[in-house]
Amino acid sequence: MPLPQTEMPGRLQSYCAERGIRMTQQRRAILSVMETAKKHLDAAQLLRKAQRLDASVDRSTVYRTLQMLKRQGLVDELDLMHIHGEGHYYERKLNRDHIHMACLRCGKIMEFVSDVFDKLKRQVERDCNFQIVVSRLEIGGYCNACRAAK
Amino acid sequence: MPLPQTEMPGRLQSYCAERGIRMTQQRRAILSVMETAKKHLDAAQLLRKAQRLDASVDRSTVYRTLQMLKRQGLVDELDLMHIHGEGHYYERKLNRDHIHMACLRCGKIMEFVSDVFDKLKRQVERDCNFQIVVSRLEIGGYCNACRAAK
DNA sequence: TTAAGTGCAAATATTTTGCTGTCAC
DNA sequence: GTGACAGCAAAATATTTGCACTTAA
Repeated sequence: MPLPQTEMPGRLQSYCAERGIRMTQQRRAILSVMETAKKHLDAAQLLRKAQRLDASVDRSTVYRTLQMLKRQGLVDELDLMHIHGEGHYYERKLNRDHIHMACLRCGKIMEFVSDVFDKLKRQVERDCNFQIVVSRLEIGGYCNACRAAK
Repeated sequence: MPLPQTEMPGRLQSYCAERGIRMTQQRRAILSVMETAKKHLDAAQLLRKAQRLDASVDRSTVYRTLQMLKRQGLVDELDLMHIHGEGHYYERKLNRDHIHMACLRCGKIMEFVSDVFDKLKRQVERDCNFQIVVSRLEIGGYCNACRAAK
């Protein structure tokens, strides 16, 4: 039986509990949406989905919760090359960093894990005497299908 | 006598001329600021500096010119890990892509060129069948001085 | 009990757009 | 001359904040 590829739902809440972060009904709704999201969500989508679980959730609570999660290093903030406007997208941080590729034609988002990326980060830490906390590699271009269709 | 490390001022205007892009007094002011900028500028700073060269330059012209330069692949848009708010920073694209590192404590921005980065991009193109147009690697963390001071 | 969190409304910040007039080619 | 570009003002978008009330621990 294969291991699950992502962590089990509920882990974000466990992390918060471990770190002594107060848990409210609203935060539970927001974290639950983040846990189960199948794609990258922006703040407005996150708000809408969280309100389905708890209608009282307010826009500012979403932003405040996102700030908390970023500070805790539990979520990453992405631009996805601004393919759809100027907003940001959020995803829970998993064990291994990955690269995001956005197709400039069809808008598809792809992810890629690479040892070379890990190696590059180690090189930066060593050669620049820089302690990495968070990193983001985003690439815009054309996916296989769109490249052929052009 | 060492070669200059960046291209000579005026090159952005030459590129535009080569590509048949209409040159106005306002665009000349904006391009000139970008050419000679010593650090990464956001749209507001770019506007202020351009207005010193041509007081008539309007905010919307700055944004419209930036869009044109991005489309032409002549400038890159950066977040610098949102160290100072949600805006974007712009820099003219030089021959070789580089990584941006932002110190989360002192706000210093550092740049780094790496063969490993080039190799990673080639790997993405090959392994993902993805044709890269633009890429952006930004890293947040602690610079050498701030790491010691913490 | 009480510090932290929340909703609400308003403010702020950033970027875009419609329109009319101007200018580069 | 004319189509691309400009300024201006207003709208659209995205995020933050002040304040009084609520709630988790």
